[in-house]
Amino acid sequence: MSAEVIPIPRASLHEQVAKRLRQMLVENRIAPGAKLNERELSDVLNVSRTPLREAIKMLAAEGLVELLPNRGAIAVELTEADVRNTFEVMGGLEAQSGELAAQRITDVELTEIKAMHFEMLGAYTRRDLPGYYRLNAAIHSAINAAAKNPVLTATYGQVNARLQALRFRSNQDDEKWRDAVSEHEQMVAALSARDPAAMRAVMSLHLAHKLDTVIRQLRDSTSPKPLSSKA
Amino acid sequence: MSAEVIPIPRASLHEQVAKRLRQMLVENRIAPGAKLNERELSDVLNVSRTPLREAIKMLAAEGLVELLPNRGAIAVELTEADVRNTFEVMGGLEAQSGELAAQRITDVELTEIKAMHFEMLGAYTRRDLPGYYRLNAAIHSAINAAAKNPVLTATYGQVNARLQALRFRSNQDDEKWRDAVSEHEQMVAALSARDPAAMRAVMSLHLAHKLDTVIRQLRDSTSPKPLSSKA
DNA sequence: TCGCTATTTTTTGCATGCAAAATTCATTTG
DNA sequence: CAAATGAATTTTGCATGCAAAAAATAGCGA
Repeated sequence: MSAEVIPIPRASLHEQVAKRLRQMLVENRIAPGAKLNERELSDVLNVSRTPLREAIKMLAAEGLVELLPNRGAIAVELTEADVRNTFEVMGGLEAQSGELAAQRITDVELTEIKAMHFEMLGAYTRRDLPGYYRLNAAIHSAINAAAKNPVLTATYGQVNARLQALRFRSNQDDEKWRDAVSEHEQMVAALSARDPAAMRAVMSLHLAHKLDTVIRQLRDSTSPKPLSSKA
Repeated sequence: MSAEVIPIPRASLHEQVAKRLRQMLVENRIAPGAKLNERELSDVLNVSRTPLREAIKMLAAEGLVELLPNRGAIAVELTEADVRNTFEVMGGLEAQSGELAAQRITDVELTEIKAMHFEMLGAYTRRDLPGYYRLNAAIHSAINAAAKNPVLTATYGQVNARLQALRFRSNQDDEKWRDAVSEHEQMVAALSARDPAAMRAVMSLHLAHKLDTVIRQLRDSTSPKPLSSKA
């Protein structure tokens, strides 16, 4: 009788490292354009360079870091064009998610989305931005799940990860915010009506508006910055 | 004067290895479900295990291989559901490509696609399957390029790679083939008319039909196989 | 002082070595 | 003879070591 607790052989080092690095990149703890120094990172993460390098290669394939031959890796830095292109793809994926979700959503899933929607209205009402973002993300994720397509979910997640880094420093314009909430109302309506075309339309519009917001924030935050270029 | 030819410092080993492995997987030289033995592969590719492992991690992030904790990697094996889900996503991406291409295609690009289309008609007429596939892929690729969105192109390529392994062993049903050619005619028409909605519709339909074909082939080829299970 | 080159230092990329896990194989037992 | 147990082999995962490339620094000359 071996009473030894064999404690679930937890994920390999390179998986853990990839996870942590992903988090650091998404939370901007590693700034866009910053170099990923292998010795430094392996020091911080308490692993040797081997699993670290394997993790970096995975993040490169995911598009979160860029590999420079013989010069290591840097955190991806999105140009405005990159952001537009990425949002364009995200818009297509979200539109498809919505379209499929309207066809495949169960009553239970719909109920949960409605509940989260009301909670989000609460966060909006008291202008609780972090709470709003959290619920917003949860709702989009739930819609995606309702589409019942793991490949779509994975693709969505991978493209979305690159945008995550942008959203952290966002302060919402109040009119835009009102519009976004209104679009969410329309999503719930379209899902309830099981109307794929309406759902596609509102998701597409929603993402287009989100792009506007992000681009504006991007310009506001990077315009004051040129002083670092030559001054 | 150093006459030494410094021959373009070619891609790092792990890049080369990733490229070759990708090729081997897509061409089914590594069978779906087969184990990727590190020692064996590093022997074949003449590299040490380190860059090989890095390449494998990249392919895992791309979804071409699956990592089994402490048990290495295997070539992904797509179930019929996987194929359906992947085609569903591909359909969405192709539809979006087509929609955008109809808005953004230049006259030069359109001319080239028309030319390739005629060549493809030639291959179809003499029932030259390999030539047909090559031109078909080139046309789809050109449509994608005409959408002018590198992120879309990259995403498309990554999802498509997983399907490539399926198409090699395909023999086309003649009626399906005729329909596919007809759909290609409609694509050229929609692109010429710069009609995004029509383009989206035909691309979506085209992919749905391609799924039918692939699923049928999949069933035909895997049904006779169960004899390997118990016999 | 500024710019250029040479040298040192750092960093990346790859190979190798070693321990742990998994697999295979032989042996034993019912 | 089949199933099960245990030892030997293989294979994976990670750390370390070393050479080449890149970056940083120092030295030199204009």
